[in-house]
Amino acid sequence: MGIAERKIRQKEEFRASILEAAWLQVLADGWQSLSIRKIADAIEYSIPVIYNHFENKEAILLEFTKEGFQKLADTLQAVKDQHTEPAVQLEAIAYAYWDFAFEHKEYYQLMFGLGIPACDRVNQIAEMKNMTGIMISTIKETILVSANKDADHFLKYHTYLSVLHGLVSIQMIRKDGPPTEENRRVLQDAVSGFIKSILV
Amino acid sequence: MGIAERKIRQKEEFRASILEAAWLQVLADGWQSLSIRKIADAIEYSIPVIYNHFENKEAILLEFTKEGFQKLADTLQAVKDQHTEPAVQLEAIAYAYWDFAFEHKEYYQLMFGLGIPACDRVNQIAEMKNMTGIMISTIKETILVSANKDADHFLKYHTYLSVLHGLVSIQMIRKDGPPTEENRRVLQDAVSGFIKSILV
DNA sequence: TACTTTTGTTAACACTGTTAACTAAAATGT
DNA sequence: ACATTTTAGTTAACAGTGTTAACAAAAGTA
Repeated sequence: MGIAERKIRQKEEFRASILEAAWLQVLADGWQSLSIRKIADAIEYSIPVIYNHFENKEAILLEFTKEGFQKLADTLQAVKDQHTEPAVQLEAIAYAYWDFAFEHKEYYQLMFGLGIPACDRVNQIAEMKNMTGIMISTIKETILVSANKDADHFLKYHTYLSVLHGLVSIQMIRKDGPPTEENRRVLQDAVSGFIKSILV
Repeated sequence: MGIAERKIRQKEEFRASILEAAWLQVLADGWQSLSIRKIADAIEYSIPVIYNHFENKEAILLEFTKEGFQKLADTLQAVKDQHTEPAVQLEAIAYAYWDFAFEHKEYYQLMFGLGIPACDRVNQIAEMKNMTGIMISTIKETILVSANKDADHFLKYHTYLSVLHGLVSIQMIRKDGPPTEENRRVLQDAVSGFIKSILV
């Protein structure tokens, strides 16, 4: 009964070729512009065959999301294993996480559902400067009353905004409803830690 | 020559009605499913009239993005004005930012290009647990060698991941190319601050 | 009233995801 | 080896999407 095995193997190969073609598309033009038709075109088959292997387009993207998380987990584990002291591991993991995100940008954006408003678009929203202006000035003023008055206010502002945005978006990804009391404690923890790090 | 003025006024009203119809759509089904046709349908005009007032769909979304940033700026300014001490202002702004994000979820998602992988989708990615597992265990171990051993490891993990994700996504929004040395300093600043907050 | 400009419409183009209906090939049972 | 069933792959369509060219109707101007 080698026929059945060959069929399974062929099906597996077919599935892999779909994923490969899809990934080339993602690398070329980003996952936003991935289309079933382009995949079908690349593998030189008609469109509906793809639906024999994946329920829908979402399932293909989900596959990459899984792949991405697995790759990231492997990377972090490897980095962790290079150190013994927990605090050092924590630091190394953080840097590895950062590096992974930019080395595998497409994976990362897919994993966390980042639409990414084009950089020129963002920079041309004058209204954004109204917000950042308030934050930066407050950071500056805080540094002025702090212990180390020569802290880099732009660096601190960037950290501040990043922390806030990270908290919000992770929270939004995690649950659909309104944030709980526990979520707010995470916010308090992060914010108080950040402010303390300025005031020293 | 009141005619020209009336025309301008009518044009402005028309524009506003487009935005209103669009916003109702966004509120109802999220900005992902906003369509020109639905807007045209809502205002009971044909499709191309919309293109007399907005260059394309992107321009409509950009309008809301601007609105969102302005609303947020106003909110933050108002909150800031309620306090005098900079550190307190910084804290209040952070909470106001958080509240704004969830009170105006649609604005926030638009402003920062959040695609938001559906919460059930995310929770069913087993591979994600491989990653979070590594982080959580390392956090636990770090707490064990820290000064206050009764810290909430889940809270700290949540903070840790949020900080990292925030740093990455703000960086990705800001620039298209690879991160610079300065970006890495922001990362270092945030990470070292976080680890210090665990070790006390 | 005749002419010009503005306003809005219809119809189409070029895409997208998805699926029903059908054909050709391969595997199976007799 | 032949008939039958199962599988693989096709074409063609449906229901959407953003966008635009060509045209008709209304409004303003001379």
